[in-house]
Amino acid sequence: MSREVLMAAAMEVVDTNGAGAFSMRALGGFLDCDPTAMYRHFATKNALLDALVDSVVRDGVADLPESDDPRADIRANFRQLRRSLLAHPTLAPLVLRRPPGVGAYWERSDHAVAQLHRAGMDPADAANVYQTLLFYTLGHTLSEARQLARAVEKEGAGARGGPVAQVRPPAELHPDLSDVAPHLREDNEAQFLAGLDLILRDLPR
Amino acid sequence: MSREVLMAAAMEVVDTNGAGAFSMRALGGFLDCDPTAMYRHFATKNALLDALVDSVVRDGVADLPESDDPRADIRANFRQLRRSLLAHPTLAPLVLRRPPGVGAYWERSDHAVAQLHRAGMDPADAANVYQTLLFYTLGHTLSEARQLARAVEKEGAGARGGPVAQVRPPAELHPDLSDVAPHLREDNEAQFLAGLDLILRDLPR
DNA sequence: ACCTGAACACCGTTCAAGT
DNA sequence: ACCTGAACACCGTTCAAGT
Repeated sequence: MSREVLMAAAMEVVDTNGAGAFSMRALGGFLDCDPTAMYRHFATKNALLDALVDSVVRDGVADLPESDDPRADIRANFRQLRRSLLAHPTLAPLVLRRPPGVGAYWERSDHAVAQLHRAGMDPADAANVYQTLLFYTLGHTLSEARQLARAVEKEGAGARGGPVAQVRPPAELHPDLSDVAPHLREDNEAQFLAGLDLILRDLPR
Repeated sequence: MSREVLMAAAMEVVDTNGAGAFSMRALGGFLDCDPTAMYRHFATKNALLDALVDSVVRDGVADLPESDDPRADIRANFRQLRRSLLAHPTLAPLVLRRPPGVGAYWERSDHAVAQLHRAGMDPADAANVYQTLLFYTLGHTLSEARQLARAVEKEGAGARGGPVAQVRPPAELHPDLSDVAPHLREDNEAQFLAGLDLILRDLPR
């Protein structure tokens, strides 16, 4: 049994039953082998999960565009990170286990920073814009993933979650929030992109 | 045994041993009572953890300033959310279990949105700026908390973590990222505030 | 009315034993 | 060289039994 088929099987178990229900015993059952056989390839269950997370973070980086529009290329980068994470909603929160400076982020980070540079931004500003984009994307996407994950765990794989930032406070107590609530978009992707554009608002050129 | 002392004890166990080591049996041992006694007050271990998380999210909202500088007040709001979460680094990632529209966020959200309104921003823009600030803060703070938590689990309570976005890629492979890496601040709070200011950059007035 | 603790159905991981 | 499976030290939660 190769490391690759083991990871593929683990991802399948995670996606169908949820990361919470993933266990070495469950994986052993899925692969018809002893639960302890996996320790040949991964020192620990967490090491296996880290490898799965890294593969998701790296997913699709080879296809990132380098057009003549740096802003569009950056948008594509983070939009695709969001989509890769949402493809595995119960696994997504585990990205926090991987520091954002780890190898799995390098290509993606280099692409984003290169576009900021190309748009004429100096390194200090580029660093700030980059970190803001990254952490905003993680915060938004992980919040969305948790809601999706709840739906998956209840209704099984392929369920749809609701809007990520829906707020229904009592209007008497929280008037300002109530005014704004209707503008928190139903469409999570549109809301997400609006935040990216806000951060990229005055990108040079 | 009241619900309050139970939560206080649970928080103490979480902070000293890490949320990963928290269990009903550990809490029972700490309180010198049967591990199943807690089920009188909380239906489930997760319900107990959710209550802890809500108390952290609500922490300090009563003290949020309303000065004559809306931008400073908003900064104070999210800076304080960051600090409350970092005070319990191993618990912090569990905020993702609470949708950001839940009651624990209401006062805090209302305060932030009120300041945006006060600064002359229309509701649609305020909604976008608010959600961007919130998810950026969550992403940045949870990433930082994870590193702190790793240090706590290794060295015990009170340990210090390193910079949240430290990146050391091989310069030949990732030249742009390497240019920018030195500008990713050592000081996590300064880096965090720089991102807030970026998002709030052209707040009216 | 409240607490107890045995019991059930699980965990991750180790390691001696097999092939 | 690789897999197996018994065993260890844990889990969350339920429920009959105690007080």
